[in-house]
Amino acid sequence: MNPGLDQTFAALADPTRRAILARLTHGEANVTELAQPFLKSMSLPAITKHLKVLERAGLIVKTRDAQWRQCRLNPNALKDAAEWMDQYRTYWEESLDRLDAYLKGKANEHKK
Amino acid sequence: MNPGLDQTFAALADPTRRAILARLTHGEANVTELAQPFLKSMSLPAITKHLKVLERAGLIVKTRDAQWRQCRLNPNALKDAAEWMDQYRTYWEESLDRLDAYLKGKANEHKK
DNA sequence: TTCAAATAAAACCTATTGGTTAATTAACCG
DNA sequence: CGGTTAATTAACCAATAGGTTTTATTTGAA
Repeated sequence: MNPGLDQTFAALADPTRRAILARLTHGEANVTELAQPFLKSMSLPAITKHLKVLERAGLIVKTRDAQWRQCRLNPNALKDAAEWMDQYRTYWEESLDRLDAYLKGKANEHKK
Repeated sequence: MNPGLDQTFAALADPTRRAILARLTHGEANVTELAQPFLKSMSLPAITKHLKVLERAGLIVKTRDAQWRQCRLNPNALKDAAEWMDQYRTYWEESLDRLDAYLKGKANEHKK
């Protein structure tokens, strides 16, 4: 059906990986730079693996620059996931409408 | 940081679970009804497990009705996930702008 | 050409996931 | 009560995920 979404959502389900994505909104970075905030709590190979997950999900792209790999955000996959969720946007908005209506009902009750 | 997102995205990373959510946009359903389209390819307990994942992620709620469990969408979790992704919306829109600019550049080259 | 740095790959371990079948619980109905 | 239906729980299994440490590869620089 939509196999790409499997990998994208799975990649987003990890806080380390979401933090890496957040970091990349501030600009490109290589592996060591990306790893630096996490090295107190995990090893460099762990970060390499996380980056591979993000890459296979299409969330980042890596370009080679001598012995450094520059990583940058690839918004396509995020866009696809967001579009899938947009299917439900009306649903939760309508749900808020119902809450709104409910609260207005309460307010009217109170006036009586 | 935002532990709920872990469970939400993990729950969305499975096509069976996404299909169940899609089904629930058409209205409440009990477990047997939800399971019915999948019973060719997996067992009822498998569906029970998927529903538990969705429930713990806050994506659905189950209410008890005699021996039936009615399930319905709970848009809160989806909303949280969508709001997290909205952080990136400007990023991919700007990326499309860049593509747009690039294509306009190409067009101008062509005119010369 | 040798050294050090950046990164990846390999081998391994444990916990979790997604599935199974079989047994159990809970509720209604004759 | 006894049977049937709805759903969960239990026990199990194979595959994957997320981490480790150790080894290898690639590249720039002395």
